[in-house]
Amino acid sequence: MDIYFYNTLTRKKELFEPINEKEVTIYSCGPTVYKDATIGNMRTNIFQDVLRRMLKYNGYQIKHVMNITDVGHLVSDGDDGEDKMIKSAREEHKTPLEIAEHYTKLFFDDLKDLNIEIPEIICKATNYIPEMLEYVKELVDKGYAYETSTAIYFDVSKLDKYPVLSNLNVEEQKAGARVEVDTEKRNPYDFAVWIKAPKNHLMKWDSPWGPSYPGWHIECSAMSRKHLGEQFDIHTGGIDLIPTHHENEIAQSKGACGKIPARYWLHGEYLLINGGKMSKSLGNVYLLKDIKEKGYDPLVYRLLCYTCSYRNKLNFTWEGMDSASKSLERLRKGYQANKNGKNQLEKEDIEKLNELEYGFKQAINDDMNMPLGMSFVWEVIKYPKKCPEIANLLLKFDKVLGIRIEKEEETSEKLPEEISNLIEKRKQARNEKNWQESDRIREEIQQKGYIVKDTKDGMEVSKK
RNA sequence: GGCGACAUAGCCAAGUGGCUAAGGCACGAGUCUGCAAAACUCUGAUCCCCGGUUCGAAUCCGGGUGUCGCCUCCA
Repeated sequence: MDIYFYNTLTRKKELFEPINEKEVTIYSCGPTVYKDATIGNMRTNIFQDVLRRMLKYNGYQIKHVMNITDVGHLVSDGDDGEDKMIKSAREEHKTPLEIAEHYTKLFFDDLKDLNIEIPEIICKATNYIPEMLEYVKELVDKGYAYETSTAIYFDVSKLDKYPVLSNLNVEEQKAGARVEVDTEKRNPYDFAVWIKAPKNHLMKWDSPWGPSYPGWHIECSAMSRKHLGEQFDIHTGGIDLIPTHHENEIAQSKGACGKIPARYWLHGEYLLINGGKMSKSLGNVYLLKDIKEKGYDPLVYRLLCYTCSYRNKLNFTWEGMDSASKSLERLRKGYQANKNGKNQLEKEDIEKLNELEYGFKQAINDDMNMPLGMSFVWEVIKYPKKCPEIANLLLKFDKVLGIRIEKEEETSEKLPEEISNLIEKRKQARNEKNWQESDRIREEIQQKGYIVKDTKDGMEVSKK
């Protein structure tokens, strides 16, 4: 079945035609490990994971590279900008390496909680300094980069066309909106590919230009070329990377290799908090930790991300989380009902289910239309007949969804003695049809943090 | 100032020219149940406004209004 992607490069939905028929190559811009990853960052990781899973569902093998930026990402764009890693290190009284290790670990913990598959290749920027230096030398040799007293800059005027991804208006900007600090730069949009280290700079390497360190964009160009070659299939990232990071990656690649590195550029939209931007000053920066502390399964957040397309803004609210939480519960119950179901499927049932399966695949193949995909999942969940075959179909869907649909509710494992005693007492009262006493005990149990439900097979107790 | 996105039932949201405008959550009604919960069934919108194109528009074009984002680091 055909796959379509919305390509930022052409601003159109396009048929996906991989370079290699069997293996799809993907490069994703990973985290800069200088602070906690927010649920906004995680939305992008979820979108990238769905992309992987969808391609696998279609039978492709994946070679997915993700970088870990542990050097070179500056606090600001000016030549006096400080490296984010070093800033955090100073503030937390640690070495940049310790900072990187700490936040890298937390990042992978979050991926695990969200059931996000780890890309085949993870590369840390600091392990690829020689490749980056080689790349910079190529740019200088080919005349695309020049040296100033502070850095090696990429000369955007050497390209046939500079902004190719974004609609930056280079001419307008030249007119003066931006205050240029560095008078040695030839064009306002020139960016540093390599930066000369000031004295006492913590992270620096020897180079033909003395002790220095890489610019932010060069790492992705160097590492993607190393692992995936000069051109690969898909490049992903957050929407904010379009006008800076990705634009400049393309510039570098055109300079060094004469081509745009990826054929399809996919960008995830922002997560909003209560309708506005997530920002420290508003105090609405949420981490996955916050979601867990409120008692939600992290996969509730994953399911919430399926309520709208990755290309649209998603408004995060706790009300939305409650809604998704309820949905996840019902999906899992629906799976269990099928697993234990005893109905026989007739020919027409099988035809109908095949139709739903087809619809699901068509939806996810259409630029990962998860909201539409979920509507087919719900139709399967609510199918009048219940049987293990349907449960298997749901498991198949879950290969893409990644919401652990087979997970059972944590039932009465190890209830405190106090609670089990109350339950015994309640059972007795119920046998005697002493409803007043029964209700009173239910109330008492609830106050102690447990919920009791009476089913046909007896009492069901779960934590509040 | 420049660039861009979005506006569909109480909330979230799919749908980009034509069958009864998907789906989820919430609300309400009902079945079941001692009650409650769960589960199941039923119930709701003509698509921000105005004009145009068309046999036909939520969907295309023009003009409004509103919300938001980017242009500085950001997933």
